[in-house]
Amino acid sequence: MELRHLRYFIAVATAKNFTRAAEAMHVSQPSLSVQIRDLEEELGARLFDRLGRSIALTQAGLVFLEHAERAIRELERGAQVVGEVHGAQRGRLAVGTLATVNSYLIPPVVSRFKQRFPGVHLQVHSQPSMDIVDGLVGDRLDLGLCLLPVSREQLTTVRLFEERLVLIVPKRYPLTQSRLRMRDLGGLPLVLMPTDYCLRKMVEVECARAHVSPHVVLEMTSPEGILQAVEGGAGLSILPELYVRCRQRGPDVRVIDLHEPVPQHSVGLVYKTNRYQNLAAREFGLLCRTIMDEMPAGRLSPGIHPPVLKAGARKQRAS
Amino acid sequence: MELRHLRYFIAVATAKNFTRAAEAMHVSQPSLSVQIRDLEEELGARLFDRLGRSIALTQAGLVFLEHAERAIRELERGAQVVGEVHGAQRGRLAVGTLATVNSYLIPPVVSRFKQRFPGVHLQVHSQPSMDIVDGLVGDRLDLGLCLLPVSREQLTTVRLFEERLVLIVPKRYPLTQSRLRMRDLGGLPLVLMPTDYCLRKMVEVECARAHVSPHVVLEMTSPEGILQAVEGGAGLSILPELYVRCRQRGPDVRVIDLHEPVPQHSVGLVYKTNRYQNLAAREFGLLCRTIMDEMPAGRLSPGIHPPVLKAGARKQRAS
DNA sequence: TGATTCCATAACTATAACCTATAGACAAAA
DNA sequence: TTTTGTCTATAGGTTATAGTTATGGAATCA
Repeated sequence: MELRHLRYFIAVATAKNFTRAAEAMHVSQPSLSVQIRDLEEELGARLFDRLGRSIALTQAGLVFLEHAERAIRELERGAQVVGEVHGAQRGRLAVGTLATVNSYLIPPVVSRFKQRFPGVHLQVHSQPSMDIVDGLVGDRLDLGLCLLPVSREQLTTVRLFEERLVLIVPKRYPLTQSRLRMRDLGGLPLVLMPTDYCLRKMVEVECARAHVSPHVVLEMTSPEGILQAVEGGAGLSILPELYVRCRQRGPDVRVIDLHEPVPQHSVGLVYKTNRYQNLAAREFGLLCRTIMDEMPAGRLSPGIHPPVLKAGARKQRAS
Repeated sequence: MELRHLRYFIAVATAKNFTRAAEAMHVSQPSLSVQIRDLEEELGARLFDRLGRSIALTQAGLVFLEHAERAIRELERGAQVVGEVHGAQRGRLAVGTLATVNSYLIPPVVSRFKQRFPGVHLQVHSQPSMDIVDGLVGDRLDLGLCLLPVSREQLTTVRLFEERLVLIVPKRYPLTQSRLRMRDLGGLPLVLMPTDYCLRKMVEVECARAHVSPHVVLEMTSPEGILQAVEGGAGLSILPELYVRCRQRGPDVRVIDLHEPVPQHSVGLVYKTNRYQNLAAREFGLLCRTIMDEMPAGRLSPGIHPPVLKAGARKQRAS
């Protein structure tokens, strides 16, 4: 049995006439007759009584018609729902982001996204890079926003923009200049994330390059907590400039640019290479770039680079 | 889209592997791959993520799977129900019978039938031949038991047996012999059915052949009423022998055989020529013949003929 | 790195759905 | 009754397509 049989059968049952049903189905009448006969043979029962001029459903035909129509409706509905999921009127999108990125980039992106895809169930998880990568590999996340590079093979990355790091000092800390060379960090009391965090590794790499070793006096996992600790005089810290500057209000701290070299790292979109991204996922990525483009340049220090990538970099075949 | 696509899709979703799904479907792997690709193209969305070694359903695939499985189940159920209707585990069977036939033939037939087809909704209408014929033509009845011949063109008849008529007289009526010649009916006070009834016409034809005219003193439509009227002394009557003899108990009357000639008529099965008879209908007809065969010959007078037809006479093509 | 597993693609084959033409059945009209 | 019109069924040829085998390439595993 094939859907063709059902479609023809329903057409005949509706038209109560083979010839007109054949016209409606855009096939010849003999074609349709044969298909109905085959269906009847497969079911082992006559579906129509062929009276001379008109035809009528048998009891078997009558009950089968109900089921055939339900099956067809079920598939139409299925195709519709697939279209909706693909066109992202529905579905789920789980995104993992770093806490820092989460607080300056994600809010406007989410706002715009929900406007465009109100039916999509969006989940944003703020978590360390490692967990994001694991989440992507384990199919718990559809999309990630991480520090680059990401090591895993199964994942594809798309660089979005550079994140520059700045030094955060308490308001009354005896450091008056507006910029500081990396090598001058030596000996300063720092509040950083634990060593397994990307941001911490990043800082250590930059310090090593400047031939100084960071003097860590406190470790905290959340950038929010670090900021407040700095405000409370626990020490200085190094955080992404965008994160610090884009905060509407917050701890009362001073920002000192770092240079020689300017410590910065790439932030990018990460997703599983072989996994098909539906419209919602692709749009989320695009929105991240768009929002970064629209970030008021005036609020950024001169060293900041605007987003790097312009065009899409989809590896998936267009469907 | 065809059911093939759904079946293959479900197989792949179940096996999570194209190669093994192809084996399960008894087709080559490329065949199956192409069909899945075509389905994906028609739906406009990827259904599977092809990871290196294994595969996984996409969101779209997941939601489509539900609908596809429901559709398939719906059709399996439909085929099953058709089988039941055809095999007559279910369905309706409306039979029209003459009142006389109804009282001696139908009870055992119905009893046997309900045993064999407990799920079939059986309707037995006791009505005059004319109404049975109209009911068959108008599709209100599936099967009829009538006096033959039946004139209508759209109907096919199958003769079942001969019904012999006998004279019924009150116990104390001054007629002592056990048989009476037709020509001796002249002048006897008769209780018969109205002139539009087959049995009445039958009697009149037989009387005319014997060159006597019936002296009708009372007309009643039901054979039951006629018997009681005879018992009450309203007159004599002519009724089918089987009907009179097969009554378990009833009015206290005497039966006198008629001869020269023996008045008898054929009773047969009638159905609409073009209408497909399902198993229940065919079995009902067969049961009528079987029951007649089993009728205790000892209780019948010598003139009675056993059922005429032995083999089935189906005009419909076997399905 | 090589072996293995697995899906996609290409080129060919075979099945079967399709067409046209025509026969046969029935109902209405002549 | 015969004719005509209107149906569905059947026959034979054509074409579309699901099927095949052979092969390539990507990813995993030893």
